[in-house]
Amino acid sequence: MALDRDHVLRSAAALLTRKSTATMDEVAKAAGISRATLHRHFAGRDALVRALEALGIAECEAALEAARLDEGPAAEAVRRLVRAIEPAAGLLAFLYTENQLFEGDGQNQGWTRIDDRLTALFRRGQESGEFRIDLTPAWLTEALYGLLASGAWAVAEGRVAANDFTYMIVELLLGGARRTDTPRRKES
Amino acid sequence: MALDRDHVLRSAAALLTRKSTATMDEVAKAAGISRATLHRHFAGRDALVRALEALGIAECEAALEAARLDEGPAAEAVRRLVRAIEPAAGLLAFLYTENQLFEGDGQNQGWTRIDDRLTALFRRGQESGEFRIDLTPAWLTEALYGLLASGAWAVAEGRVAANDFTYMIVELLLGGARRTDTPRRKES
DNA sequence: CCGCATTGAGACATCAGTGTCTCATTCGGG
DNA sequence: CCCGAATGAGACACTGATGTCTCAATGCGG
Repeated sequence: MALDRDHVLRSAAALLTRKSTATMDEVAKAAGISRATLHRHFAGRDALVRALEALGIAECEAALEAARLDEGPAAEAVRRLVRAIEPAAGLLAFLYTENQLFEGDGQNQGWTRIDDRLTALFRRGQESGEFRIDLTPAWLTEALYGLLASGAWAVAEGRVAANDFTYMIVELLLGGARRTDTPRRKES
Repeated sequence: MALDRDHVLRSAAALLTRKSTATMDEVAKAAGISRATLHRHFAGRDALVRALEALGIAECEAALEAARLDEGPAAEAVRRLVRAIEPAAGLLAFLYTENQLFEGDGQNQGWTRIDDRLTALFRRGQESGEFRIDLTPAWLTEALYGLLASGAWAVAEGRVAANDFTYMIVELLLGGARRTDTPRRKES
């Protein structure tokens, strides 16, 4: 039952990542169950989306833990973070755009906690002198979300190779497009 | 009439930018006309969205023209471009996410043209030695879209000051978060 | 083998949004 | 001033999705 629920949740995530307007029928079919059973797990579409949000938050926090944001150079922590969060990027992209709809009304405070930890990471990088100080931590956090979503879509549509996902995002976020005097090492 | 249509289109853009699921009623009300009149201008919701897409494409191409992408350093061209496209960023964000739904089926070829010109700009920067070559032009183009959308939302929700929009996007896209040995000039 | 629980299939009512229509009103140019 | 075009208000039918319900079939443990 609990396992079932998790399986349903994950296939729903996979489907809605691709087609964010998918029907309850489609979600049920994707999970290999009937619509009736789907309704037995999740009271309705809202409940499903909220469960997906909880899943996304949980995966984010797991990635935050796995990346050990406090250890070592902030840049390396960012790289570990993106690598850890990559499998959830599609779900994140879905939730990121979905959240643009719930304008104003109380957003899940789980996101706030995650935002805080990301912001703290970027601030740590600034205070250690690794990161420039003219880009606010809030903006860097927002940009990270945006790049994760763009990356997930670009990969989904074949415009970027799946293998390059982490590298492309991390390098752009940290190093930007401009070529610097001291070339950076290419690390896959 | 033609003026009317344009006014309707622009208020629809402004509304849908904020609430992408707004009803035809709401769109009509936002434009200060009745739903009947709205239907006289646009056959249906699809037609409205397609018209908005055309508007977005037109504004993008106008910005591409205004930015004179072929002139001067590619980095400066990017800066001019973002500055020129800033007013349309909200509409772009709407269309960008909207397009994730039209999965596969023929997307407007206007976007292809715009993509090509952006890609060409980044490639020019690479060939002139300004930009690094390990980030593909296709990814830089995608990332630009993502950052424009993130920026528009961040500004809309007050997480980033509207004045910083262009600077934040351009600096992150070109320079990244990492601090370089030779500090860059801050240009507002 | 039996009984209980879960499931799938489908019927059903409901609801929101849409698209079409009518009709009275308003507005502007001739 | 008057006529025609455009508009607003609203009624209407239709569609698609949703949520609820029933019932038969399946399956599993005792």
